[in-house]
Amino acid sequence: MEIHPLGMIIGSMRGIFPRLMIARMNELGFHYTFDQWVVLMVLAFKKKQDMVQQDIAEFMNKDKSLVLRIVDVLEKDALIARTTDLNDRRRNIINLTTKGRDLTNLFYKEEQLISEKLLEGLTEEEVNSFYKVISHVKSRAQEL
Amino acid sequence: MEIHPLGMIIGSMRGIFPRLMIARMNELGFHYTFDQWVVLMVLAFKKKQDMVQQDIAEFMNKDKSLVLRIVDVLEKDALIARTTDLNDRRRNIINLTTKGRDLTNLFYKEEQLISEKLLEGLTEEEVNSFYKVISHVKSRAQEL
DNA sequence: TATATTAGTTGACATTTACAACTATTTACA
DNA sequence: TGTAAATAGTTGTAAATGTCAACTAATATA
Repeated sequence: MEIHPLGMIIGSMRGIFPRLMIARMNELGFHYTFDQWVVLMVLAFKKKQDMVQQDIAEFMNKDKSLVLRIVDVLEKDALIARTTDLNDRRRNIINLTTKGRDLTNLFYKEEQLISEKLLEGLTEEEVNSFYKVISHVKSRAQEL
Repeated sequence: MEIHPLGMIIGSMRGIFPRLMIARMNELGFHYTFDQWVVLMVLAFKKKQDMVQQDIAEFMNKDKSLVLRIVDVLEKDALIARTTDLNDRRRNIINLTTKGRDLTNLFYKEEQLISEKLLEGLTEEEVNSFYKVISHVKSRAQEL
C-alpha cells in the first residue's frame, strides 16, 4: 500500500481548524486559546468521573505543566473549579462551573457549524473513515 | 449525517505525529523543531519552481514572519540557500543545499517508518479516505 | 519503616502565535 | 509620467506553547 508520510500532511493542516474556531470565538468576544477551549470541552464531554489534570493532559497528549497553566487561567476566570480528591489528596478533581458550561455550549454550536462547512461535500463513509483513522492513530501512538 | 465536531479530535491528536517524529530525530542527533522539518520537506518535494517564503507560509498555513524566522535558522545551518529573484527583487527564492537534501532524505525514511506503524491495521480504502478528507478540509478552509 | 511511584507545582528557555508596522519593490491606474 | 495600491519580506512584541528538569506532598509497595 502506498503510504503518504504524515509529516507534511499534519504540517499543513493541523492549524486550520483551530484558527477558524479561534477567529470565530474572537468575533463573539471570547479570547481564549484553542487549547483552553479544548480543556473546557474535555470537561464538558466528561470521559469519566472525577477528571483530574493528569487525565486532561493524557487526553490532549500534552505536558502536565501546560495543562496546569491552562487550568490556572480557566479557574481564575471562574469557568472551572478545582477540588481536592478526598480519597487521594494528590489529585485535583476539576469541574465546569455554570459559567463554563454556558461557554462550552456556545463553543459546541460554533464547532458544529464550522465542522459542517469544512466537511460539506464528503460522504458519510469518508468522514467515518477519517474518524476511524484518527482513533486508530491515537491508539497506535500509545503503543509506540 | 452525524458530525463529530473537529475541535476535540484535532485537539487530541494534532501533536501526536510531530512529537513522535521529533523524538526519533532527536535520537538520531538532529534537534530541529517540527515546523523546521516541514519547511525542509516542503522544499524537498517542491510543489512548484522557485519556491519563496510566501509559498511556504501558504502551504503551512502559517504567518510569514514565522516562516522568515525558520528560514533564517535553516540558512544559518547551511541547509537551505536564499537568492533574490532577478525578475522580482521583492522575492527570495529558496533552495535546499546538498546538506539539506541529505537531511530531508533521512527524515523522509523515518517519516515513512512511523507513518507505516501508525497506519498499520487500516485498509487502503480507509487511509485513502483519510487523505481525501484532509485535502478536502484544506480546500474548504480556503473558501471560508 | 523505607523506598518507589504518582500528581501537581515551579522554573527556565526556545519556539510559536498573532498581530502591527515598517522598507523595498512591483503593479495598477489616472 | 507620476502616484497610489499591493506585495514580499523584515522587525518588533506580548502572550502562549513546547519541553524538560527539579521540586513537594501524598500514596503504594516491599
